[in-house]
Amino acid sequence: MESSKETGSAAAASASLGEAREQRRRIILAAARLFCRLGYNRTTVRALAAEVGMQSGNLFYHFKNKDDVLEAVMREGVLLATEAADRALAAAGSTQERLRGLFRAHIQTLLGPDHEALQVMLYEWRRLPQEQHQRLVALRDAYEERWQVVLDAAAKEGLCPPDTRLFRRYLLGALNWSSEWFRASGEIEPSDLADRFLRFALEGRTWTSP
Amino acid sequence: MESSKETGSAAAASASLGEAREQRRRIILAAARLFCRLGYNRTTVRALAAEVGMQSGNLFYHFKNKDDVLEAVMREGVLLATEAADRALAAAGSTQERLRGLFRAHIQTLLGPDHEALQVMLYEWRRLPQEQHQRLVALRDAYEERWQVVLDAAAKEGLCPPDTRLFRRYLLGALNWSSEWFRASGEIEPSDLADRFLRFALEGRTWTSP
DNA sequence: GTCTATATCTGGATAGAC
DNA sequence: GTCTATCCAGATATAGAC
Repeated sequence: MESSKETGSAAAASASLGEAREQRRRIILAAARLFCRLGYNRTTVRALAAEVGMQSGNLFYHFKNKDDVLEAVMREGVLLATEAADRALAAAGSTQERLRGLFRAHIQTLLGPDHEALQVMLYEWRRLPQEQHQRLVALRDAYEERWQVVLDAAAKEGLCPPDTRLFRRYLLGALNWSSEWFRASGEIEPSDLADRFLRFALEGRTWTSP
Repeated sequence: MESSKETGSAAAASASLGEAREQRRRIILAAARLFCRLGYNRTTVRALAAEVGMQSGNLFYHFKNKDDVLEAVMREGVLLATEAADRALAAAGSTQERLRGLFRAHIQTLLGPDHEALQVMLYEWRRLPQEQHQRLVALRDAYEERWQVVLDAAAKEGLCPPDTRLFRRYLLGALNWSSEWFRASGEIEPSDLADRFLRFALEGRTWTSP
């Protein structure tokens, strides 16, 4: 039940202040790994509990139910992506640089270290119950809005086609799908992949304005 | 109860030759619909049986188990895509036309009428047990080979970038992802979508040869 | 080939002690 | 906050009659 934290005083346990929070976080990270490798349905709560070194029943002290864990993993995924995008944008100047930053940040979050949460976000999306779906959709839209803004600027400069909403979906589709075939430690690095995809999208062309 | 029709001959049933085959096919089609709408795990064999008007136990006369049904649906999906591609290629002349044909065929199979099987193929892919995975991978590769051939020709003509294997994945990713956001009866038709995506991919550019 | 009935198992979730 | 023990629903798959 989420709290009653820092019972500080007497009896049982309830150690240092953020103890429950830390455990909750460890569960999320372990779940990201397992959901990514096995999928949500094939990951049992017993397996998840074992991964963080506890008994299965104990998970339900930290989360209401299994779907709740999935939602937390997905939230982690989309937040990681958003933060990476914002860092990239802060470091970029021209529109072209900003676009390159978004490509690299997205691919890095999806395929680099700690890629699990975003991958879960993407390929368990359809399986999420309605209620939690709605809580996450705002976060996802906020992330995609970063893309929208940059693409609108790019279209004004003739760097990309004028129908930027569709183009955004086209690009994010190409990027997201890479998680289906990309194998880390393969012949190509995530950052290389981002640059080559950017070239596919933009290089050597001029778009007429709307 | 839907059948036991033409019990013709003697005892129990065992009607005309293709009777079982037809039922099997009806199960596959119903499964495609349900798996697409609810996902594989949330579709029970009871629901599937009800959908074709039989009792759940009876499914296992036609299929070894539930995974077996999934494999059949996926095979249907990739075969539909391959046939559509071949029809499009047969009707096309120039490389550019062939490419357009592939775009349209793919989008049509994925988003048009009877889109369910290919969608199941794509988004349940990770969940398929190893054994059946391997039986399907050859079919999928055969489909993608259609793309590879045309893209290689396109690269020779300077229509697309020289690293065609990566470009193929980029394009198919963009196309496949459309199933995540496209809503039939929305503002745009599948064939329009294909054309606009083709424009994103090729229009107004010249690629230098390798 | 389909039915009814049911075996069998798995997995999410809860209760209550500590 | 974690443990042990267990409930219970729901699902796949089987058995055997018709």
